[in-house]
Amino acid sequence: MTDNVRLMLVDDHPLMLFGIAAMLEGKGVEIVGTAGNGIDALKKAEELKPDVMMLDIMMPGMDGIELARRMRAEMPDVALLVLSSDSSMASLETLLNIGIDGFLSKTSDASVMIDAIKSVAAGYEFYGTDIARLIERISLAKKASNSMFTPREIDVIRLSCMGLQYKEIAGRLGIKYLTVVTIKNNIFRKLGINNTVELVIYAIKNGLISL
Amino acid sequence: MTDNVRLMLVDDHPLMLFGIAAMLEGKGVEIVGTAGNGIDALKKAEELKPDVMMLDIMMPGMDGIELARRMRAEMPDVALLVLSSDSSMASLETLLNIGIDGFLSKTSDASVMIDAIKSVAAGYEFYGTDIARLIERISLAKKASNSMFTPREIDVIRLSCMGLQYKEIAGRLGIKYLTVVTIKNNIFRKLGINNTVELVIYAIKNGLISL
DNA sequence: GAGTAAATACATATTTTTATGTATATCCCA
DNA sequence: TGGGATATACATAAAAATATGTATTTACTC
Repeated sequence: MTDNVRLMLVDDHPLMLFGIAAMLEGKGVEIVGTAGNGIDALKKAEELKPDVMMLDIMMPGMDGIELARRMRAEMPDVALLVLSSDSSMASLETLLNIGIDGFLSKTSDASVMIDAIKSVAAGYEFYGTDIARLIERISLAKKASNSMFTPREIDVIRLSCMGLQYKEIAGRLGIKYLTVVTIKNNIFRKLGINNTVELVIYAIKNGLISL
Repeated sequence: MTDNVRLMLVDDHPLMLFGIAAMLEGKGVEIVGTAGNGIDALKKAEELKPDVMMLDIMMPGMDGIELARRMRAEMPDVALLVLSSDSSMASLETLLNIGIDGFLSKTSDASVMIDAIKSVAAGYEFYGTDIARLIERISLAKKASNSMFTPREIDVIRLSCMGLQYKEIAGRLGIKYLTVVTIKNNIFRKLGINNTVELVIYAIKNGLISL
C-alpha cells in the first residue's frame, strides 16, 4: 500500500464535507483538513500543505474560482480538483484557464471520486465524461464570440431575439425566406444549440443584444 | 428513547445521500430507503411508507417540486422536508402552496438537520431562519407582478425560458406532452403573444426569470 | 351545495422550425 | 490570380410548435 493521499476539502455544505469524509474512510485518502469558505481554505492550506485540494465552486464569500486562482498563484504544488454542482460552462471555462487539474460533478458516485483524487494526486488530469462535451461546446462558443458571426448573421440573431419569425425576418432584411433558414441553421451549428430560445439566452449572456 | 424516525432520502447526488446517511448514524433516525430521482422516489415511498421524506428540489427528470406535489396528493401522511441548495424563491412559493412541512438549506449543519427531521416527523413545521425573509419577499413579489399566472403556468414559463421543448418540459414536470401544449397555449393567449421567444422577453422584463 | 377556476388530458390541422444537403456569384486577401 | 469566406438561393424531410377545439376531476368560493 502506498502512502495516503493528503486531501483538503473545501465546501460550504457541512453535510457534503461529512459525507465525503465518511465515504473516503479507509480508501487510501486522508483528509487533513476542511474549510467552509475560500478565506479559511487559503489559510489552512498554507499550514497543512495538502497534496490535493478538492473544492466546490459555489460558495459564499470568496468563491471557488477565486480560491483556485489564488491557490495556483501561491501554492502551485497543490493539485486542484474542482467539485461542481451545476457544470456551468461559464465557470468551467475560467477554471480551465486558471489551470486546474481536474473537474468533477457532484453527481459522480464514490468510486469515481476516489479515482479522481488519486489521479490528480499522481499528477494526471481528471475530467468526468460529461465534462468533455462541455469543453467541446466551450471552444465552439469561444470562437463564436470572437466575432465569429458575419454581419448578416448578427442581423438575423437580433431579429430572431425580438421574436420575429423566418418570414418576417426575410421581409425585414429584404432577403428570401430560405436564405434566412440557411443563415439561422448556420448560427445554430456554430453555437452547438438547436433552438431559438437557446439563441436568445446566448445572445443576452454575451451582450449581443439587450432588452 | 422513542422509536426511530423512518426517513426516506431523495437526492440525485450519491455523495449527499452517503453523507446524510453517515451523519444520521445512531441519532434516532433510520434511513429506510433512498432514491436518486422523482420516479424512483414515488415508487419506493409506496412500498416503504416512511414517516418523513427529505428531498432535494433540483433533480434531473421529474424534479423535487413535482415529486412533492405527487407525494402530497398520493401519500399525504408522509411529512415532506425539502432540502434546497439554492433557496430560490420561485420554487419555494410553489412548494408552500403544495403544503410541505419543512424547508431546509443544504448549508445547514448536522444538528439542525436532525432537529428538522424530528420536528416534521412529530407533525410540526420546520423552516430555517433564512426562509422567513424569503417568504416575506415572495408575498410582495406575488402581489406586484403575477397573480396573472397559475403556479403550473409559472413552472412551464420557467422551463420554456430555459430552452426546453414541450416533451422535455412534460418529462421534467411529470405530466403529458399534450398537457404542456394546453398550458403553453393558455400562456400565449393570456399575453397576446404567439411564440416562445416573445415569452422569454416578457419573462425577463417582468422578472419572472433571471439569466 | 352550486358555480367557477384550474389542472389535466386528448384530437386535429396547420404552420413553423430545424437538419442537411447543393449551388452560385462576389469580394477580399495572400 | 487562386482560394476562401460570405451572402445568397433552393430542396426536402422530419420534428416541433402553434391554434382551436372538447372534456373530466379537483379545489375553492359564494
